[in-house]
Amino acid sequence: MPPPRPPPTDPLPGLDLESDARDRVLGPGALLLAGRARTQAPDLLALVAAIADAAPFRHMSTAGGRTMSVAMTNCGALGWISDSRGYRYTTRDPLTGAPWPAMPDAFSALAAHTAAEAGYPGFTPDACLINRYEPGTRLTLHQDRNERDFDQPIVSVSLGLPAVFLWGGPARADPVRRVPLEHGDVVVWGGPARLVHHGINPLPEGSHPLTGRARLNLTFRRAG
DNA sequence: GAGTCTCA
DNA sequence: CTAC
Repeated sequence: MPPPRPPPTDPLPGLDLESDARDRVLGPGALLLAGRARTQAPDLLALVAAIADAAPFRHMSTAGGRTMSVAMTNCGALGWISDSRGYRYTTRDPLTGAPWPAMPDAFSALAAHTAAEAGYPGFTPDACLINRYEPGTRLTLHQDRNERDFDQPIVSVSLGLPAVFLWGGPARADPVRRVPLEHGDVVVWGGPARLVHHGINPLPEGSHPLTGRARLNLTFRRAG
């Protein structure tokens, strides 16, 4: 039996340690940075609430006339939307006609910092898609390919209820790994992993002290 | 499978 | 062919 190790202490209150036992390489160009957004989570969630006041969560429809189970909104100069005409980025919220709410400094700073930690310095996102999952909500395997420059990475922040992240490959039929994601986890992928297929399994029932019966995901991209 | 878009 |  190995001797028990004392629990780690946080020498920098207000900052998340830049290493965690659950850190993991998902593949070339793709990293799970476990817990990196945990201490900022309450602030991030308050900002999400303010954004949703101006640009409400809504269930977008797909080109095939279906309704997505994920509720979405955006902040930043560009917002990702889906409607009967397909997927694209817009400068305005089609629901209100107003520009998407500005991206809070805390959002862009977190995205830039975690991207740099993952090996993508100088990331300046202009789009933040905010996805709200409730029990039963899922996102089928897909690629993020509506952006102009695939040299820029993607940063994904998980808040609230845990979920199983599906991590596939460049081809739709490639084998899929199941990666548990928890509150505060950040996944960064780019370079050779930029067009990897990914998704989220149906969210199990549950409750989280900060979000209730919900998981919120922030996806940062350079779209334009 | 239906409905939509691809491809400037 | 598919962020249904």
